[in-house]
Amino acid sequence: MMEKEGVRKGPWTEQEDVQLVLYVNLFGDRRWDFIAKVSGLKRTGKSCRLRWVNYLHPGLKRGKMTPHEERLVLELHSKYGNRWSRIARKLPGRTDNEIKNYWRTHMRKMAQERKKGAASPSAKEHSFYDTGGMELMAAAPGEKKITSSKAEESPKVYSMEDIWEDFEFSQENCNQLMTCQAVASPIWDYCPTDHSLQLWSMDEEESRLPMQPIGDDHFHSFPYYMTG
DNA sequence: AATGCATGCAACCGCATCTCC
DNA sequence: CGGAGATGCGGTTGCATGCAT
Repeated sequence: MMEKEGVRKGPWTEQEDVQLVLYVNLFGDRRWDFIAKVSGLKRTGKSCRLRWVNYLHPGLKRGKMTPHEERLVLELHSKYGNRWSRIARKLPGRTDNEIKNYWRTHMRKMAQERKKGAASPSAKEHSFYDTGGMELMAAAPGEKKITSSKAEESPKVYSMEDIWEDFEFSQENCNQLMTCQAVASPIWDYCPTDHSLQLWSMDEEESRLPMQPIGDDHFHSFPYYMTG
């Protein structure tokens, strides 16, 4: 394969980022091996892709998950299980990696709190991290990595309709707040190209709602979720 | 102020899936 | 149709930073 000598690993430098962004602008964000080669970066195509998707992509939001996003993640995880990319598609500007990390952290916290308050021995000792998700069994044909085949039983706490309503509500507020631009990283200062959020992929469900770009801080402006 | 521990995040790895010839 | 290479995904690891002692 292309695992050559002198392949760089580890953290990316700003110089590398600039280089990568330039070449992605030039050739698009599909041909990663090609980009890795022609850019002169001593990185694998895989590494380039990952860096782009998780850090350099212009649509990325950065910073803390908002309460709304957190709730959405929880809900979607109960639906999809550990299918992070799928969940990420519902959260514009968030990456599968980010969500995965968030989930782990979240579960760790939960576990700890459970232990603390675990005077109640009835609480079953099973992993939150691998809840499976209600939709693993109901995945559409062609869907990837369907690992479980549990029968359909859905003690659903929260309907997707509710979630979407919430989300739309947020969007409205968001729009009022300003013309939001989700700036990915300072690297974009180097690039005049007009990248925008429509790069974010949508699937059937998403196409139901008029998704707008979401700015970084907008959800923070809605304390309505903090009520808990 | 120094040290150890916890947390968050970026990046790597291996495998699955897709695409092209 | 089958194989090879490319891409995508999920799990895991390692490092940097923050916090507690």
